Amino acid sequence: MAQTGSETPAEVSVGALEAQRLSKLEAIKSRGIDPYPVRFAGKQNIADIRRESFGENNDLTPAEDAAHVATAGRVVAIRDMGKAQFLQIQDQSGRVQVYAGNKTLGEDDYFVLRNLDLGDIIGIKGRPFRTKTGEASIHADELKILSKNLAPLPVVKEKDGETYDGISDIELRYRQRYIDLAVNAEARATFTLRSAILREIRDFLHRKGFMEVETPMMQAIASGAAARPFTTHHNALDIDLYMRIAPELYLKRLIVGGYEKVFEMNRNFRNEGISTKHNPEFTMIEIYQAYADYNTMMEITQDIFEHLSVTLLGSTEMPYGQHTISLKKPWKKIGYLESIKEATGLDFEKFLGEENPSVTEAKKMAASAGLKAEGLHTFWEVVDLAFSEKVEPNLIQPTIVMHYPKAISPLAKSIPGNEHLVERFEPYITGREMGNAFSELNDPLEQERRFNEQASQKASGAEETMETDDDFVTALKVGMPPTGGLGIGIDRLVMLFANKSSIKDVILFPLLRPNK
RNA sequence: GAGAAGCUAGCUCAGUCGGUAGAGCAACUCCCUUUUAAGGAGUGGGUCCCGGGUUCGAUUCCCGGGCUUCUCACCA
Repeated sequence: MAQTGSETPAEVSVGALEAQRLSKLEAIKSRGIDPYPVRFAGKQNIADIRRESFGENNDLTPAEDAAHVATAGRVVAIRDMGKAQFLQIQDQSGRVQVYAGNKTLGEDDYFVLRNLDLGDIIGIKGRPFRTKTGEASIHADELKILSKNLAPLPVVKEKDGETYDGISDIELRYRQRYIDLAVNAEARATFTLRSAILREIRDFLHRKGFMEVETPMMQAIASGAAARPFTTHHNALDIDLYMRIAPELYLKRLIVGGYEKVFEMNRNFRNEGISTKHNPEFTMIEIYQAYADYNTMMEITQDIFEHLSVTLLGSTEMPYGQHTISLKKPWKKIGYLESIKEATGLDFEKFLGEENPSVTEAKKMAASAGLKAEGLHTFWEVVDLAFSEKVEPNLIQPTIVMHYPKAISPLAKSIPGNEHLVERFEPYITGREMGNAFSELNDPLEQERRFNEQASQKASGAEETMETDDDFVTALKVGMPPTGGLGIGIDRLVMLFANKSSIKDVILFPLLRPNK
């Protein structure tokens, strides 16, 4: 590392606690012990030791001459009894108590014990045994410092499942997730679950013969969705690029190329507001299957949710906030306009035949239902307002909302014999949109017309429309088989399974404004 | 972008009707070799988010700023 010009006055800003630990660090060093050794050999998982030495149900007592074990982890509790101490150490698999004193430790190891702090990472070897009070423990005859803790961690004490102190500062949990993870078992469980969800989804699709692919995240045209993109710049080519808002148009190019079952699960980027449901970068899965349609995608959607709940939670019923969600299929299905009519009495269906349905008329209707639509520019924005205000929040149990107006679905195929509605659906759970799917439009000339319509909607004031991608139209001219496509927001899915109300609780490092 | 709330010891929080502040845990010293929210005795620890203003005096009141959270707006 290069030195930065001025000498950083590290000592000046070091707090008292850190200074104390630095002096312990010095003491360890000056005794010739490396506080950051290169390795610790033979570490066993704490959970494995517990299972092997103390039994599946913690009902075995190791023999006096039981084989010694070795493990390592962070010191999360110290109970000092004088010349011996009880420690609790934690690794990824769990916690175990360690009993260590001068009778069994060598002089150097005992010195380390005397200079131990909460948060230090140690490696131990010793004999598994049970204490008088029955606690599964390891009687250490070796204790090595593996990493000295200089920035003290919050202390979490627990009894009978109740937690004392700990850390609850939300900002600190997001900014310094490593502390959150080190200290809060709940946080570790959430992200372990997230990882398991990703694995199970991939596994599920691979078993069904899907192929995972990667398409560009930097794109010259940000299309496939209606959203504001981030811009970036490539120096050598001297061109501006967009971070993708969706992989959709590239995945369909692969169907054109002849792959029949593909999916991509990765990040999208949208330059929009941040909320409990929105993070600027978020994870989405998009799935495409040739010779299939939106009905196929409905099955896949329900199967994925059911598979995840059965595999990971052992049940199709799950708690979410005040609710109990049942993911068992078949889910309820309802038409988009029908759902609005049901909830508000407003019938927008009769406008479907009109070339240019009147915004003014729509606003009048919206106002009669108590909706504030003043700022909106197009007819369909008003309709969507009615849906998101009056219908969406009440879709707690899994619901498939289907048959959207063509005007707001530029990539979806029309229902045969219906000029105005498309074969599209969105699954809703807990009042949140979880995905979006349709029978993919594969008529290149029709696609071109739809792109043009989007452009003219933009000209007439719509905030968000889809960009035209001419090469994608060319791809469709080469010929794409009838295809079903599906997108699912992974972060929101994880929120459901982890019972979290903020998207930041399921993203390891959510975007925050930099401090200072 | 707007409104509301919050920001005090390493952590969780109290408090000061304006007189530079406290608890528990953590830390430090000492006692204790089967404890477990270990226990006992003692000690230290603060830019009260930042900057101005009013005032003899501001952590407290006023103004401005920062960051976070919630709601709204934006947004599939």
